[in-house]
Amino acid sequence: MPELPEVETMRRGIDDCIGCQIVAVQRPRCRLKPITIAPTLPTLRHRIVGTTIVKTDRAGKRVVVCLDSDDALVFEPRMTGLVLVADPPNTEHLRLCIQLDSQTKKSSTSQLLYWDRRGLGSVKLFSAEQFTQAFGPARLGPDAIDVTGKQLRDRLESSRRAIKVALLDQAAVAGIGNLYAAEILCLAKIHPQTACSQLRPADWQRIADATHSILAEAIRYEGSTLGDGTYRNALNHEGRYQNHHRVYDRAGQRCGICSRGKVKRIVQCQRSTFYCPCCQRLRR
DNA sequence: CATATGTCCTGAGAGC
DNA sequence: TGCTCTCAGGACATAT
Repeated sequence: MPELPEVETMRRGIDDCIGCQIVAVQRPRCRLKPITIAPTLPTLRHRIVGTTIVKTDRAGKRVVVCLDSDDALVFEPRMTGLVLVADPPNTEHLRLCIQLDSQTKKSSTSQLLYWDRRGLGSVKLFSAEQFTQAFGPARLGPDAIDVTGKQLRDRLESSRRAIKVALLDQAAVAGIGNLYAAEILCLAKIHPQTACSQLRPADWQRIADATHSILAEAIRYEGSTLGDGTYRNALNHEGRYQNHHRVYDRAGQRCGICSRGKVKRIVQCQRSTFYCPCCQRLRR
């Protein structure tokens, strides 16, 4: 489930790799179905071994490693992927090992790993041109971390979708997933089933404000490690934001904001939505 | 065109 | 105990 805060935490955690040269790439043998690696492993190896990492970045929910060849290595964790510089949770689900030359820079880091329990994620190499194509404004909306109320309104106000569903649309706004959509709408005091077309300008502003507030707070706590314990930062440490959720995964418990309402769970687009019936009233 | 549904994948947990 | 079934939800393909 890594969303913006988890992916941003992983990105920051691999910043020590900047300045390091890639010396080898290996795919550990694995009884599981292999993850998507593109282009093929030999081609990937040929194109990145010998290059140096010059920058890390984030494209929505993807970790981007920029190389001095102008190619970008993009890690897409989807549900259970992790980008690590420390030992992984286990070796069974280790999917790709990138060996770094730690002598190129004084740093303890000597490897960059991709680990993925369910294997829905991928590691892909993009040329600068391909990268622009794949993650340009047509594919990815403004980053949620600094999206404005006006941007949200312009992109979504004519939509008939429920606001919770619309916030998951990465072309509208990038980085929000199921967990943070629930937390954002709770803080903004908007019912998740409200149609976008029914929201007023002040509502869009409140959603933008709540988005900045929730995401900044979640990054401060290094993301949310849920019950399955999968998510870890780049050093294989758990996030702590799960202890501060107001509604997510808290059905039947008291709302973290008003502490009067009991959190309800509903289903929208086959995904769980959590909200407080007291804070988040449906307007008609 | 916008919106909705199906698909991929693994492991945990429920139920019998 | 050990089997089968359901569920979790990222992004994308396909259907309505």
